[in-house]
Amino acid sequence: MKSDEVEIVIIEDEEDLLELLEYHLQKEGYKVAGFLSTDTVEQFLQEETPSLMIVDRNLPRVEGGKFVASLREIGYNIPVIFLTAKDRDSDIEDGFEYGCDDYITKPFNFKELLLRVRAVLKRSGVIDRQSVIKYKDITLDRDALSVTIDAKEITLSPLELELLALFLENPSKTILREELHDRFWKDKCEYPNYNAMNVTISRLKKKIDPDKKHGWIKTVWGNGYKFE
Amino acid sequence: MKSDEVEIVIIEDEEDLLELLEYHLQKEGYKVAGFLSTDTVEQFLQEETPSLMIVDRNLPRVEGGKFVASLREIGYNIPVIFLTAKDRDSDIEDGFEYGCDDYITKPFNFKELLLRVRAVLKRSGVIDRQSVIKYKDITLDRDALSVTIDAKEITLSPLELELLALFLENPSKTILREELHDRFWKDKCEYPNYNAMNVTISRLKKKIDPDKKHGWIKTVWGNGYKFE
DNA sequence: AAATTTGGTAACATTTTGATACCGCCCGAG
DNA sequence: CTCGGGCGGTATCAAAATGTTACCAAATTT
Repeated sequence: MKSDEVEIVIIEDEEDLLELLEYHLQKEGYKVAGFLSTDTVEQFLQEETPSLMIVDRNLPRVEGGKFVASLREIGYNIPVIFLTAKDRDSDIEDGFEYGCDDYITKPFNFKELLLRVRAVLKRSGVIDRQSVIKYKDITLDRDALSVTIDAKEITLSPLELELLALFLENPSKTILREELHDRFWKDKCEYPNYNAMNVTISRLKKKIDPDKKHGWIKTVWGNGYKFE
Repeated sequence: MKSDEVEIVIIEDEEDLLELLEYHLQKEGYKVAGFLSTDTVEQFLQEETPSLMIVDRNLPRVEGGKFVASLREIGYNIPVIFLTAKDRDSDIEDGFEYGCDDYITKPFNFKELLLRVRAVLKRSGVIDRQSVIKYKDITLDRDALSVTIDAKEITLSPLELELLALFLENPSKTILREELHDRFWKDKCEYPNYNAMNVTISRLKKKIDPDKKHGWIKTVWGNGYKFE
């Protein structure tokens, strides 16, 4: 399942935060339904079957945890991530009691939230990020860390694998060297140094196409690389 | 929306960097309003409604993140890209908290910044620039960085590609030699020298129309070139 | 400790770009 | 009309920029 088919419900009474959450999750490619209160959520759930709910524990009238508990009672076992206020750590214990799958304390950053969203989705069997990518004769399996080309299995290192995955996900789009560097090397180096990238790309090219007969990874001179 | 109607606000206290940012964004055709501090920005926002703000996180008095947060509070949901210092990685997380749309760590290169600017504008629904430009049998794809003529893909150098893009965006408009020079060669040479241009145009002509049967690029004698 | 992965160095290859030089065409002066 | 000077076109070469890869070392994993 692609992530743009994954629907997430958010229930959060602070309008700004709700919007922010919607925005960031949408940016990641999720379909999002936001609610300011629990009022119309049940109705919504009769029509749609989202993959995850993000619920503020501390909602104005109906308390978030109780709302989820009531859903569980009528048979809804949708995964839930609770948002809780920092100071009330009793929330956390309660939260798990009510059957949440994860919780995150405010204030939180979105990177962390996204990580948890991904983790919960994975746990609940919704494959959020395609773990198997196919393109022509290439099959890449992120979980098994294996790549099959022309029915032959080849071994890639983790870095090479992620690199290839990026290419497979963006066929015939030129990926700029800057972009690649940002994605894989930026946190490691003070100043951009494209050497590591050159070397890694070179190795990847050699591994997936040793005889250069396919020419999968094309160099876009002065710009980057393109897979096709 | 064409990019010359897209306005971008920059808040950056280092004057040199501000100028550089202004320069590069203007060169790309954006309308730019630069500020050295947040002081008069709010006032400005009452008169204009820019499409994007680029804000240094680390401003002297009012901290960039807080400034954006305060804007958000009074209902401004303008997209923001933060500039952050490399070593303060906590910035990044906080940045997302304040509701930024993207961040870029210094030092960055302008290609990268432009990429992000374009991405954010696209995400926020401001269509900045068509990614595929077509004119008769010529198709230029800015994502793939490829040019197809009569269903055949041809390879252009970066300079040639930009040049062709300019022509395709302004069909039947005469582009003065001075204008061309300004756009592509100004930063490289002390004094105008149209030789490089002649050579490059010549090469481009040859690449896109080796048999001279189309005559796409016409010379407007004594003035410049026209594409049709 | 051994094996694997990743990065640095440097030599090499390729591609782009600009300078020079020369050719040829437009256009106006005569 | 035509001739010549200026402007633009382009082949060729040289320089600069960019990309590749072998080899070794450091870092990481097992």
